[in-house]
Amino acid sequence: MLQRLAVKSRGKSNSNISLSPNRSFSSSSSNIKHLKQLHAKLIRNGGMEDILTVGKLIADVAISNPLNLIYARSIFSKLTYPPNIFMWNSMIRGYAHSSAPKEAIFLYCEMLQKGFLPNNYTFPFVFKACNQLIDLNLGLCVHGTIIKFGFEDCDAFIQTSLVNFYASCGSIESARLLFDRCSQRDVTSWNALIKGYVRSGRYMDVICVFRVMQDRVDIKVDEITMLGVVLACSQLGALEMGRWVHAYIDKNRMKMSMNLGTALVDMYARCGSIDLAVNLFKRMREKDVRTWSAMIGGLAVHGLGKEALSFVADMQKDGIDPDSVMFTYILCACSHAGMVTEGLDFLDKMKEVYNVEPTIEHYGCIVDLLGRAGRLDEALNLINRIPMKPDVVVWGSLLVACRAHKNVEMGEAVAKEMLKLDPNHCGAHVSLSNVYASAGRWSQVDQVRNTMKDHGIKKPPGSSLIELHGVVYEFIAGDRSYPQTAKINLMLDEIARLLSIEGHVPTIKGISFDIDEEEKEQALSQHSEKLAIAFGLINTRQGVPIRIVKNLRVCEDCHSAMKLISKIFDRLIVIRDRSRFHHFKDGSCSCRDYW
DNA sequence: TTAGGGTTAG
Repeated sequence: MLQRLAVKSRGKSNSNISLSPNRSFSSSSSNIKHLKQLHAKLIRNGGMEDILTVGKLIADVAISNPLNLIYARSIFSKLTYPPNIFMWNSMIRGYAHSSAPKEAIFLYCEMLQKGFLPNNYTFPFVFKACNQLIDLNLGLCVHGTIIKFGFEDCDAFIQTSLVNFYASCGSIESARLLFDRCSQRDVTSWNALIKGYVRSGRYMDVICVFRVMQDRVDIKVDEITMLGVVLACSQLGALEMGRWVHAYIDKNRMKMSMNLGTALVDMYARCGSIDLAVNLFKRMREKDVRTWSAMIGGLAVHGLGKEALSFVADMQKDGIDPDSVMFTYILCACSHAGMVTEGLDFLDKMKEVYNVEPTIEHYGCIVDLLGRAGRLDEALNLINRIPMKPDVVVWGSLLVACRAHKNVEMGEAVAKEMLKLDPNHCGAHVSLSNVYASAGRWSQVDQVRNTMKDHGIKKPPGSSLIELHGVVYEFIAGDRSYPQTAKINLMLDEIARLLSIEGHVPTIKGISFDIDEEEKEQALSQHSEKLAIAFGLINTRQGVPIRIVKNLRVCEDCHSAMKLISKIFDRLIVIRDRSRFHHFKDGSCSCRDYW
């Protein structure tokens, strides 16, 4: 009956409304108007007694728009007969997708309390809510109910929901266990597993899972699989693998959606090949603010500030205005390129022209911008003036600037501010110790080190990734379990010899510990990027660029050494560190020693 | 006798 009414009404009003579950909700305001008319007719015609029709009405109202949930709830609670499971599920589903996912859980509990039995449709909706709430204990209880009602082994949707739930909560081992136990796995189950590995930062595992998927004749990878794989490549900085994945997408004639294109642009930029990123970006026909952001953010971290701003102008010509995230990239572009005036100008225009309220992240970029330019007092003034409580990140930007511009007093004060906010902040402890070390105040260095020891605060080890023939190798500072140990050590000696001929003196002041000079030099030569560059030089042909991804900022000594290595060995060396890219060529770096 | 799981930034 409802279907008939809908068709009739569509003819009359010429609106794009149907009661099909997969309809578009773009016209939700006219949609709800139409549903209300149907409701009125049902009341007038006695149709409210028809449980199937009313069920469809509740479902359609509940999923039309979260704002209509109150209306759906009122129909649901005023029924003159007990709701059926379809109605319960529809209400749970509506709340699970809304900004009040807890309501979905309350309804689910109420349903059980009143003696209604869930069915296989109920649980995916309940897990949707659990995912939103990121509540592991709650999910565990629901999982218990699934076992109790005997649904765990019989439904692919429930199994995927479970994998996805544990993956979303960061319990990747549980997700993997459940995935392995799934009786039915389709591409969505595999994608849930991939998402879990992405969520846990286990990017190598993403690539492994993808390789297994490729060998399975019963699984056809899709766009969502590729989004996870491309993201993994970009995090690993694995350009060769990323290019192969791009070719795979083309070869298999997979649809190059805007999302996938954006992910590839981002991947090329993050893998250090800004040229390939620009090339693909220019070939993309459809672009949204995220696509532009990937491109502009990429240019920013490569230090190409002028080019980034030129793309911003092009974007605006295309009718897209910068949003809040884009402004962080714009300010970051200005910061990395030393464009202080332009950056400050954008901060002013953000609110006045574009109506985007500056957030703590934007102010953090400005502190960085001023700090890098050596305008430390202005940066400090800004922190004291911003309309929100400065966080450790904002103070951290100033601390880095204090170190770079050798302002010991301010550095000490800033590190102390950070430790007030987060007494266990490792970076603040290390920086404070470095500040004291650079001033030769060893007793205070010891004091900081003892505090760190007492509180169990450890500096995360430096780690560098390098890709060779499609395989990613990881080097960790001081870890001697890397491949080709003997060869690498020989190469490190050779590098040290050639560097010293070129007049390189190791910059040992970055090391805070009160150890003798020789040991300091030894510690520097064991930095992860040094191990990776030695590995790269041994295993690649003359002239091939070497790309390295580092988890921390590159230190001063490694930076000056890399410049000379690029000259001595005539190689382009591209290093992505925690804050930007460094392209070392012919003895200089693209960051112009400004990082 | 209706519907369900995997996709978006700093």
